[in-house]
Amino acid sequence: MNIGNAANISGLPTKTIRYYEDIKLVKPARAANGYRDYSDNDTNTLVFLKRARGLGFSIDECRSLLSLYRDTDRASADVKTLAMAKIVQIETRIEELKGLKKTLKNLAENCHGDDRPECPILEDLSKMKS
Amino acid sequence: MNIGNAANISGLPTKTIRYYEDIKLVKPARAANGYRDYSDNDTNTLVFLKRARGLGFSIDECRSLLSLYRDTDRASADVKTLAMAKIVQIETRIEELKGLKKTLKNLAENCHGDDRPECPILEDLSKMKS
DNA sequence: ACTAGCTCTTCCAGCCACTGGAAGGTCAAG
DNA sequence: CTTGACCTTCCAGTGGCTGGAAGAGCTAGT
Repeated sequence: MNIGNAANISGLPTKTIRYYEDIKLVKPARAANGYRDYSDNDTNTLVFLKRARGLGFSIDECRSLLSLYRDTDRASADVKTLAMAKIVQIETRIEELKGLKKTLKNLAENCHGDDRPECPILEDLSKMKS
Repeated sequence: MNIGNAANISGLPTKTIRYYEDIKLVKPARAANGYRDYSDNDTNTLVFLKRARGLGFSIDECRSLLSLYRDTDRASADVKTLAMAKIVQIETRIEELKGLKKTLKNLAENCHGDDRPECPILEDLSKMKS
């Protein structure tokens, strides 16, 4: 199967797929004409990567997940550990964003938002506290 | 004022401050010895940038904010517009992250997390839906 | 057989927002 | 007069792609 096909199936752009080969996440065979030839196994890997990246796992985390995926002797606990850590990361990020939103909202609410130049948002941004 | 001093005041690393000069966000004078010389105005700009970046504004957005900041004829509405847009962005991102967290949590909850290899997280990751 | 237009190949460069490090100049204290 | 902190420039790397150029191969229609 050619790269375009693998791209359709996985939903990843060809550029990304070649990049994943570059960084050794997928190792497709080559046809006689030099074209990459993706096996079902390869496309499974690509689908896996697409999903895992979409869930916010970094490339390095994907590498770990992939090796766990391929290792039939792995413990499911190992995978769970990774997933739970990622959940914590996501929660942290959500809290951070909530804080930012709150701050921005406060600022925006105190800004009359008209033609006058006075603007508490800008005033606040140029102050050092926090 | 030397760059180290400006770094202390603004809380930005010297590397970042030099980078900000590179991309023309700050334009400090130079002393006779070639050292950068930051005026109060410059350090204000740095503090401003530190805050705005911390609030999630991109460099380009910071550029807009800075020009609004410097333009005493600006309308506060312009700044408010930027702030509100950023709030929407943040909200969108929070919702995305919540979705991810939910998915991951579902997966993790169905994973027994022991020594056995069966793992619904990996099984799901290799499936194409969604 | 020829041609148009698509897909494939490699390679190099750029994105964002820094960050690290090398190699060297300058300055203040002891 | 040396040590060591600070400053300078420049080049390279981070993550995770993405774009584009130049060229080869493949497919469909005439």
